[in-house]
Amino acid sequence: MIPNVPFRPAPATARDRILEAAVALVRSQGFGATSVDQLCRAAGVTKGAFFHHFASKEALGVALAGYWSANTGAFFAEAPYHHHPRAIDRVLGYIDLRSALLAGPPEAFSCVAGTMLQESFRSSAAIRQACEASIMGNAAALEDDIAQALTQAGLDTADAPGLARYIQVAIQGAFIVAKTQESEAAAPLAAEALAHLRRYFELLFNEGERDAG
Amino acid sequence: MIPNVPFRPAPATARDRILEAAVALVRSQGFGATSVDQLCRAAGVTKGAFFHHFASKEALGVALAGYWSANTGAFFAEAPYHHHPRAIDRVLGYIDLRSALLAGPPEAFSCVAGTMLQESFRSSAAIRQACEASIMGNAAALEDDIAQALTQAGLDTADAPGLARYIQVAIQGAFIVAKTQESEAAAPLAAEALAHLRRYFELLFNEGERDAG
DNA sequence: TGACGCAGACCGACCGGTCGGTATGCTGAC
DNA sequence: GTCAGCATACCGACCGGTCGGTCTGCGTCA
Repeated sequence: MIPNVPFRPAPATARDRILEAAVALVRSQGFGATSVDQLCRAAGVTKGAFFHHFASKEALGVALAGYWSANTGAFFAEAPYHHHPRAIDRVLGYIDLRSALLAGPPEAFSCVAGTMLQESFRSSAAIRQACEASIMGNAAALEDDIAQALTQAGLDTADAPGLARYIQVAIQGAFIVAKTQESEAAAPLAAEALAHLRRYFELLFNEGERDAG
Repeated sequence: MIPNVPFRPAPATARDRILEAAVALVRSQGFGATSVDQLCRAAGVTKGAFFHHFASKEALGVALAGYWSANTGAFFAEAPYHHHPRAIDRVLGYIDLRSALLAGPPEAFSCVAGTMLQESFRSSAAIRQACEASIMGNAAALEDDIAQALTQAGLDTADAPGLARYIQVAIQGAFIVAKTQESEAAAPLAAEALAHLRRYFELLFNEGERDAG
């Protein structure tokens, strides 16, 4: 989900270095399997520093979801697909951007929030809510464009939130299925899924235009 | 994924009791967060018994994926949707059955293989492969019906494996997004996603019939 | 200008407890 | 007798978290 942005600045503070290390480690091992000591080693920080910034490992998890949300949110907010004049093109542009980000092994493109959710949804309400905010925030950012596209296609706009959520469903599912593969084969498998997702939107909106004349 | 089958026999041997306990615990906590001691307690078995049947925790993970695969595979193989005369109805019947199984909290309907995959795909090749076999086995079971439906609709059959995988993608994604919610709201959110998946297949195959005359 | 006081950032040894895993012994069926 | 199927006691490593203390930078006031 976090792209290979060339100029993402090197994290300066210890807190940011910990969070950045957590992104990488949680993506490849999961939250539970990542120990605080491991996190400190990867961030080049002592255990004292860790617990100075985070009250507990769970608190780090909550902060990590927020950090992730803020980073990805900013990235997608600035992306050029917003400049398409037609709403449906903005929606398809989002899907295409997500496809373009699929490269390398799963830990390079998978979602931190989805990963944490999988193992923490029952054991930690705080982490679950933070991950919900991240995923549903991504969905919410698409709602306006989808609603406009539905209107322009003459379709019922009521389902815009559901369609936005379905995009996130397909993305999260693509990550999981990609993880069944060795590194090289993973990204294409995820891309295949997003191609079907794109086709769904094409069919849905062509259908609408046809019905509406 | 494992349904609430009324007459699933109570597991008799210690090995089966461990596997059955593992299904429940891994679903609600993940594989890494589930300890061997916890597993033994839940199964009413001692640690000696556990390591008598499984060489390591990782070996249990591999066996669990196989157990899961065999159970769910048998369930879907016997399901009545296979009796639909039209291939596309069998495909839609599968999706409807998956929707019907969505009830209760996420740990009651989510997928053991998908959950294990999320945290173990990098740390254990054996577990990854076992989970791949489970998920791709589910997909493979749909390929013939999808290929037949594509032929009957006059569409290119080349994409049948990809469509079968996409069904699994949507299901796995639905489980993750469902986990963002408190218990009661989880299942409807997953069902919403499968409704969109169904609509995709409807659109795809109506479109094909229209093009083919 | 400088020295004092303080606060936040950070250090790393250490704690109790839990982890996956092992060694060994018992028990009943064949 | 032997061997699968367990039980129990135990191991060392590692876990999340604590704690007393150090270092650095900054506002303040003489």
